[in-house]
Amino acid sequence: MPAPAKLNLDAILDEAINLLQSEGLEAITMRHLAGRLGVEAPSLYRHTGPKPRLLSAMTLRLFRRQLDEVGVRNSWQVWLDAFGRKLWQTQTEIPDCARLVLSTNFTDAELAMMTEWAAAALRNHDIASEHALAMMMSVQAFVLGLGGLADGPNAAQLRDAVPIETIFETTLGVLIDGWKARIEGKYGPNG
Amino acid sequence: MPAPAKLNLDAILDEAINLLQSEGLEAITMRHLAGRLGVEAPSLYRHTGPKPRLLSAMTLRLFRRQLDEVGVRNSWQVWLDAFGRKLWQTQTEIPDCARLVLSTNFTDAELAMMTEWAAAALRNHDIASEHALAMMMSVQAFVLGLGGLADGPNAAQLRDAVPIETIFETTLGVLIDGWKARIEGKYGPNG
DNA sequence: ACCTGAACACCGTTCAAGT
DNA sequence: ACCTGAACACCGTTCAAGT
Repeated sequence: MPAPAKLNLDAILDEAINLLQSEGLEAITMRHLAGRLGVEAPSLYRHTGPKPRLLSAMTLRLFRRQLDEVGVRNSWQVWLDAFGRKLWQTQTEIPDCARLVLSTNFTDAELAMMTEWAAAALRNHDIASEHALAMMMSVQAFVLGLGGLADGPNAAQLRDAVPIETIFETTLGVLIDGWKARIEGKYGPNG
Repeated sequence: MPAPAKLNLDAILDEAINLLQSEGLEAITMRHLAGRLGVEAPSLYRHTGPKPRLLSAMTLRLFRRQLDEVGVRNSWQVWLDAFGRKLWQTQTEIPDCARLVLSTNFTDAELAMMTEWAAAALRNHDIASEHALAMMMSVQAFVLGLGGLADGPNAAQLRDAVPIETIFETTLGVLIDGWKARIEGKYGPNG
């Protein structure tokens, strides 16, 4: 008679993200995570595979959640603004979020999936998908970098020295306006 | 009779940065680094302190080196462009550079030092130091994020899907032009 | 089928002991 | 003063063994 299944991948990922949010990236150990789920560390491997795959699944889930929360918008400018703000909000809520993303090794399938999600999010706007991806990536890179710098133990002192929130607001505007200007020649003033 | 001193902090930092460049962040272990220096791991602690301080010293050294290599320029626009390109170049040369920076816990003194270096680099241009710091930080955040995303095992596939170099070039231009436009009102068309 | 205890090779770090 | 061997508490991971 099989032991009753206590685990499934979804529950593990939920708890892993909870753990990240409450205790940070260093707390994401297989033993610690297993303990939270009332189980021993080796049990996780059947469901998650090795730890790098657990981390990539967490990142993928966070990315999907953020896209869903941004939803549909009236123009790519408005969408991109909302996207940037959502990424920023996530990074203020989840410590070490930037480090998680940057330490993630995606599989080819995961990377293709994320690229497709990104393209789909801007598909119905008056913009070529190559420009859409490039803009998204520049916003994502900026927010990731700024969030990473403003996070962690240095956050308090850094925020004293530099107005992080203002930098975020200004730069997000600069990026959207700048990309608009560079693309406008191709799509006309109504694009 | 004391054992002859084989070690000093400078030599350790040089070797640590070499090791990072050739084998990546995972290879920076106290035992591995010590082995490279012909010594046992515990010997390092006298010189480096705990590992997080070794990492922050490495990051500080890399940042200082980059500022030196950028040097003096004719205007803040030209300086900021060169600064962005230097950060980008460093990240193409040193794997896991973004992860190193984002996993670094600076001491208060280190953070103050970096802030002062940054302010000094743009002090003799026609721009308020608050704007200078904000611009630098937005460029640094963007390049750090993009370099981090384009680095690591996913790099090849991501570069196939997205024109990373073009995104870097375009966004750097967008950032400099955008900050110029936002500041111009205060400094006039010659600033 | 699903979970576990024990083990392996690694970490960072400490410290008494050597010279 | 400077370095080391041994040890400690942790990792990720594997696997035979239990049910």
